Amino acid sequence: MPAPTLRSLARELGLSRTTVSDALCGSLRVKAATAERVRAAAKAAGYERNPLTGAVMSQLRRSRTQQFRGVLAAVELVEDVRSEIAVRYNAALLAGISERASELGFNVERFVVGPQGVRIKRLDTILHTRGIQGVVLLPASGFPDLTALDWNRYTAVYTDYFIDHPPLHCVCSDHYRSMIALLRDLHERGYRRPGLFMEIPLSERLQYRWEGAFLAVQNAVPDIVAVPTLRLQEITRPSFEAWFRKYNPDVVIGHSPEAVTWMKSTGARLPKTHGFVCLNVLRTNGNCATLDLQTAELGARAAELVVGQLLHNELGIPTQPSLTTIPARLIDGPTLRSAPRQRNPRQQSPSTMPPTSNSPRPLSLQEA
Amino acid sequence: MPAPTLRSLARELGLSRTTVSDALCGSLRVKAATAERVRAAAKAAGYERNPLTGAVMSQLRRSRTQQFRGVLAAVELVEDVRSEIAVRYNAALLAGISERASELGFNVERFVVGPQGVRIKRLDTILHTRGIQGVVLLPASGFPDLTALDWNRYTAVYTDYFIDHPPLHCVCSDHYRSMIALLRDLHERGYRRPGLFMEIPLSERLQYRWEGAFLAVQNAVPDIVAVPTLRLQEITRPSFEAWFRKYNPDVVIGHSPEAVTWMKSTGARLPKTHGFVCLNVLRTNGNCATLDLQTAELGARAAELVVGQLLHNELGIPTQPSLTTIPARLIDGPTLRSAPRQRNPRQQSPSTMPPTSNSPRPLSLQEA
DNA sequence: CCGGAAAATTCTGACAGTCATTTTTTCTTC
DNA sequence: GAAGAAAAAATGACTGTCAGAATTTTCCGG
Repeated sequence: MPAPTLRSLARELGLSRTTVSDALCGSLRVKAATAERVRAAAKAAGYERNPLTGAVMSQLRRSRTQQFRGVLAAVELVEDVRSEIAVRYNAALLAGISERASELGFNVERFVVGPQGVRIKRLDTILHTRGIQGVVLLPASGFPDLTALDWNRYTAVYTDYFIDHPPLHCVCSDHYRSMIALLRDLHERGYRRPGLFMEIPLSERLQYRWEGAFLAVQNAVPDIVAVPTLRLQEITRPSFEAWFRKYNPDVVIGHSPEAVTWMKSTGARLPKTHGFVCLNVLRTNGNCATLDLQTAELGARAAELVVGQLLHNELGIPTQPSLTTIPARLIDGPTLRSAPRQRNPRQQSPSTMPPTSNSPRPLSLQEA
Repeated sequence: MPAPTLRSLARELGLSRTTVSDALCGSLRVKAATAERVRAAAKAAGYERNPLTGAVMSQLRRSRTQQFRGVLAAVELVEDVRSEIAVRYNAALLAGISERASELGFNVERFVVGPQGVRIKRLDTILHTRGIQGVVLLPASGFPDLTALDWNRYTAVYTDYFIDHPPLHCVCSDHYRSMIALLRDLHERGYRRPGLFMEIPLSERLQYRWEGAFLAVQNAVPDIVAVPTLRLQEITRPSFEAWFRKYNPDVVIGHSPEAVTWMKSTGARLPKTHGFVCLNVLRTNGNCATLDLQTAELGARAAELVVGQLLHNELGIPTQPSLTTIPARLIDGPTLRSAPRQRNPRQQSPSTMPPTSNSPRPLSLQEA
């Protein structure tokens, strides 16, 4: 006996193939009793849907007919006044989301939740009535709580390190790896006393990823001199200058570009005697070396993730939330000296610094 | 204008869809002149055959009864003898890949590249002739180089931290976040002198992620006493015991479960006086607390990623490689004492340890 | 109880590439 | 020029899905 198909099952039941398909997929278009009857018959006949054909057909049908598949909600939670940086960051993210979503056939609409916008409960209603199922949550200050939404109706991605209420897939820049790569680059340029300054609240928010990578490299690479990190609730000029004078790092890494001025005021001359790298391009004005956190690409990945899940009809909270990251890109600037000329590009820093992603030197152990 | 299809092309040429299909596949049933005409028209119209649909149809037509499926290649690069742990790790990964792939309509076939298997060039041929387009690369020792494959034909994911030859999307356990969460858990259980031992080659391979997180927490949390990490090319009993005696950590974290014996031999009584956590469940025999790296889930995510790209007909090397991670899960065991009873579960460790993913305490700053 | 609108439910058609089978065309030979 | 063979091209059936159309049922005022 040949394996039962959707059509043979439909014939047997006196229904159309579509009704059977819908019933098995749990579509609400089918009467509950019919759906039950179909499911029973399918089970009895040992019917198994072919997932690959299903996926192919779904794609096919969609790409052929509709040019516009739906709307994604970009949700911003604004509790109080936000910094200009945060506003610019979210705007860049939104641009990336919109562009990729558009390529995938989705429009993006922005919703603001909080005192200046709607309440969460109201958002739930709006999304529901508009039939919006895909949601991209933009970074919010603090740990946002969105458990009030009826998550069975949505599939969502959070564009920041993590969210626990509820635990969703996240997309974020890879601060850890970016710091490792940055330190390697600085090492190649000859810097040996890198110094990091960081505001504690920001550091905690990122689970110390900048610091963790920095400390690990200080600890692991013999010819790097360990300058203590300047950690404060808020970085001020006097505290920075005291730290800078005391430890004299040859390159300073941190978020505030004002540090360039402060360094100069203590006699440093950039890039001749000292270097500086800002950790976020959005804080700079193109006048210093900095990291591009690839915001638009992050938005694009987030859009892809949401759309991917939508197309597979996967709603609700994921069983195992994942974190997708993209490394930052170093933008060179007048606050860094360039790497010394090298006879053989592979040998200029004789492997005191272990390889990062740009190095082909093989490492040793297997994952363990 | 919609994308050209086999049928639209056939109409345009005044031929049947089969003839066009045969012509494009180089079948000898078609007259040479006709085939040439078809190829020219296809090129002019920008026709692109959908290979996945082709595979579905082919198998469908061939075997009426069988449930047909696509095929993913799970490629293992084995250069020399591998540790038993590595073998078990890859096997677990493969199981996760196979299960999820099966749900998505794909079978998984394992290929071994290296002295004990085929050469890379040969793999390229095999995959091509078999029509396999989806590839999951299992973790290889060192930095594998697979640039010899013709990547325009495949879409692939690497199941380890990163690969640069070529740069592919990666799926991996989140060692950094797992360590942060582990330390938080240990803190809640009252441990204040955590100590870490680690073999340098492994640490470098993971870009110091275990160490980085460990150092960051030591550095940031005031009431944690900073025990220096034991870093050696290879951890030996004498070196461990010397380190353990000297610094007396109240909980030890590392990869070798033998450390439990070593600790006991210096007079420690677990879990009464000291604790131990192994960093990889595959190294244990269920007799100590350990981290489950969620290998099967990692495999599942990898399979999802590859299949997703296959369905979208996205072949080749991604423009922006991403890293997808999943946090490990702590498996409790007889080498750890439990958290003290608490009147109010929210207050037992008065916020000296900043929140990780299990804590709702809000943090402060916006992404910056 | 009827007309008619609205809602609920089900059905239809088209979609893609393949291949065994069938039909049409061309060629060969007597 | 007809029979037969060979070459070339066409047909039909196959999978599951989705938008939209068709059908049935429900509801409500008069």
